[in-house]
Amino acid sequence: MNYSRQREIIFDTLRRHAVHPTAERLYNIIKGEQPDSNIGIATVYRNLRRMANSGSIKKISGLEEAEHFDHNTHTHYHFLCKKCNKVFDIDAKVAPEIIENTQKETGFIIDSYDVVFHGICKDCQTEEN
Amino acid sequence: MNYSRQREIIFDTLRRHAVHPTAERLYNIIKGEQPDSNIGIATVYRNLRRMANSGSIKKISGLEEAEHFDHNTHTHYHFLCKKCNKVFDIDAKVAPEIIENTQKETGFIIDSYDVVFHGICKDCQTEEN
DNA sequence: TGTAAAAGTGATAATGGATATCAGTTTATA
DNA sequence: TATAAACTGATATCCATTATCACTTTTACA
Repeated sequence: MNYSRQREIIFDTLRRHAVHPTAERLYNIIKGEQPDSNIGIATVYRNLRRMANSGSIKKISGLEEAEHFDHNTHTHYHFLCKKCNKVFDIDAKVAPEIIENTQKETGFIIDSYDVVFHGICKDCQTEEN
Repeated sequence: MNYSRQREIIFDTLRRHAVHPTAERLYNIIKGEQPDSNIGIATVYRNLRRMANSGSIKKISGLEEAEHFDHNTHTHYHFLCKKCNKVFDIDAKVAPEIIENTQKETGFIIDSYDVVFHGICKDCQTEEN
């Protein structure tokens, strides 16, 4: 994979924004932060897909409509608050033996897995409504 | 929710097919099995969405492109084989304390969660290639 | 360095899953 | 059994994502 200025900007912007953005959201962040960089939306999609395939970032499945992306590639889970729609990281230690147990139980080879929780985050519980 | 002949057919067909079909696939199964029922694709989408919302079936997120649906609503996980593309059920006991641990750890209220494993199933491991 | 092949880009058309619309039909109730 | 509410099928539309393609940038190596 050759170097590209655009990919560097995309990766760097994803790293600096912990919001687990979609491709579209990241595109708009970049346009806001660096209007002169002139990166096309297809380039954002293209590079997010490639970085996710190569493992340098992670694609989060199962949230809502669109895919979200995460700079943090170490094993962890996600929580989607149905009130504020924010995505939170959940430590993987909540299910310490899930991989070993599943491989033992099924005999399947597991490359990766996603855990997504849906519910109401702490902040949204304390607000009225 | 009023009774409808179409919803009954959709639910029944989903129950009789353990393949975790997408809306489109289910639509085609129904057309094949009951060509005279004349159910529209929008009706299939509409009723799957509504039954998933009401809890009588489950929507499986995080597989590939399209959403898949499952008649089995008791807690269990899914495994997607990247060779044969089949979806397998995984018993929830592989992560027995995931909900309690996560609520304790975060203080979040968890309504539901999805676990999707990706890898290679047993059959595809034994075949050459 | 100079240059050609390979890789990447931006604009935009195309794709495909899902939803909205709407006139007509079916179901529930009183 | 009449009326409102719910539902349907056909299809237009939406929207996230991918494909296409002419052009630009990067890399390898002479």
